Order: sequence, then structure tokens, then C-alpha cells
Amino acid sequence: MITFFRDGQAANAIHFVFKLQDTMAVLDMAGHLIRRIHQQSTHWFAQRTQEAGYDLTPVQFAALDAIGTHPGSDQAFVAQHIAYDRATIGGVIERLENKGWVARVVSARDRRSRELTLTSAGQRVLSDLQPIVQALQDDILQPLSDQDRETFLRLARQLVWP
Amino acid sequence: MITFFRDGQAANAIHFVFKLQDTMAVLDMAGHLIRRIHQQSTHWFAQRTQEAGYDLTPVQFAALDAIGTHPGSDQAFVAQHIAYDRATIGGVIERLENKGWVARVVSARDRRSRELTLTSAGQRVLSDLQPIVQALQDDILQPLSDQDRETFLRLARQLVWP
DNA sequence: GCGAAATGATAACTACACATACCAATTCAT
DNA sequence: ATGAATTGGTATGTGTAGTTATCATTTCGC
Repeated sequence: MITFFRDGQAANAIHFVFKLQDTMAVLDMAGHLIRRIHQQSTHWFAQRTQEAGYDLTPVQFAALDAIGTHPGSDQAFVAQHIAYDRATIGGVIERLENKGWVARVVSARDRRSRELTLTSAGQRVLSDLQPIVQALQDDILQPLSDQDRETFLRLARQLVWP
Repeated sequence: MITFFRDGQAANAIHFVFKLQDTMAVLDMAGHLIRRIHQQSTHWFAQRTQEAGYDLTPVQFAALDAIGTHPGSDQAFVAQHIAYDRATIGGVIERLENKGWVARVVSARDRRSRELTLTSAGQRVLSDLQPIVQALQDDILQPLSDQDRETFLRLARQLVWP
């Protein structure tokens, strides 16, 4: 029936339906869904960590954790460890240094590299945040049942490694 | 067995194992996996579209598609449609305009808003890219079986809507 | 041991991504 | 009908995210 359309719009009815389908196709593509989930994930991260009185990004946390668990390593290791760009990690670590959470010392062994360690403030931040970030994973997966959460994580792991 | 460690390192063996576990916990979290998948997804997009002779980002494509399927709508609609920040979409559309793919005209109905349409060049780009972007979704999901791809998409859709 | 290749880091550049603040125009409530 | 709230858009600032180029230092090949 074309009675949903006002006078003069009947001829566009089929065109209108096609347009809607085209749109849905793009919004339902893997790449677009992944972008949306990533967007929501970073939003939850900001929300929960700000509630805890901190102001940092997911990547800053990942870098902080990598340095905490591998003290003395250099920027290239941290970048490779969390699958990051070598050029970008410099800025991330610089911001962590400015916050007083990370110390950067030129290595005696290799004068090109800087050895990274957490300051005591950085260690406190990391241990404060660890349970919060752990708990926040449930917020991200909230719409899924326990079993679907496991399935999603299993498939996500498969997607990441290659 | 501690024979994997050189002299003097035996005392650190257990500590070393704990450190590895801590690290794995972070790298295996939903948020981190999602960031990695998003990273790979945008990488595939750049790869495939550049092979086709184009230089644009996933978001530029999503905006182009939204304007193509909803000609005459304004920036706020496009932003809302693809779940985007109102402040960011301005720059994205400005770049599309600079490439000569999108025309931006101040609306007569509401002088605050700009009505967006594709130029003929923009329409050609969109129809050129549509099959390429469609095909590229398989690259993103490549490590999964057909059935797991369906499952992943189903769970991803569930994660997105709330 | 010495030139070439590789590596760690930074700089410059482009493009998101979002928060906040602001202006202009429109709509809503009374 | 008019003041208040809303809406469309831009500006500003911070922080990724990646590419390419450059520089210093180290390691590798022979």
C-alpha cells in the first residue's frame, strides 16, 4: 500500500525502500559494528576510571601495566607488547611521565633507548586501577549472557592473533 | 624446573611467572581485544581501498554512504546516523567537500543547517567502493569459520544497540 | 674491523574522537 | 507573542593512531 506517502511521493516508495536497505547494509557490516563497540568500550573506560578519580585513556593504562610488569624495558618493547605504533607510544609515555607515573632514563647499555620504570605514584595508580579495569569488562559485555560473553571473547581472541 | 634460568635468576622464576600472568590478564581483556580488532579492521580498510586507487578512511566512507542514501540531510543527521560526534563530523564532511565528493548548501528551511548531497564524482566513488568495502568484511573476519562469523556478527550487533 | 643494515627514538603531518564552550537560529511553553 | 530551552554548527584543546622522514647508535656480514 502506498497510503503511507503523501501526494506525489508514491513514485519514490520503492526507491525509498532500496535506500533504507543500502543503509542497513553498511551499518551492519563487521567493520562498522567493531568501530561502534570500540567507541562504547573506550566510553565505559573513561566513565569508570573518572568515577574512581583518575583521568587516563585505555592506552595509557595498557602502557602503565606493561611497564609495571616489565620494568626496565624500552619504548619499542612497550609498543610491540600492546600492539602499538612506535611513533605514537612516545607521546603516550611522555604524558605518563608528565603525570609523574613513569620515569624515563637513558640506558647505559644502549644509549639509543630509554629504560622505563613506574614511580611509586605510578605503582599506586596501577594497583588502584587494576580491579576497576577488570570490573569494567563486564560493563562492556553487559548485553550478553555469560555464555555469549565467553563465546565473544573466544572469537575476539581468534580475530586478534593473525 | 628452574633449569631454564641462568645462575642467580632462579629466585626470580616465580616472580617472573606472576608478571607474565598479570600481563596476559590485561591483554586478554575485552576492551584490549576490541581495540586490537578495530585497529586491524581499519588497516584492512586502508589496504583494500588504496589497492582500488582511493584514499579515504572508514568514517569518510560511512559518511559518504549516509549522504548517498539520505540526500539533503544535514550534518547532525549524518552524525547521529553513524553514531558520531557532532563536533567531529564537521571535519570529516569538510574533507569530503575538499575532495569534491560532497556539496554543502545552507538550507532555506533552517538557516542553521547545511543540506548535504553527493556530487556526481561522489556518487561514482560510492558505487565503486561499495563492492570493495563489502568484500573487505571477509578479510576482517578471515580467521573465523563461516558459522563463527555469523555468531560474531550476532553478538556484535547485540553489543552495539544498547 | 668496517661499511651496511637494522634499531630506538623523535619530528612533522594527516585524520579521527570526544569534551566543552560558544554563537546563531528555531521551537516550545505559557 | 516572547523568553527559555533546544538544536545545528564551529572553535578549541587533548589524546590517540598511523605514515614518512630523519638522526644516532648498535649490530651484522664478510
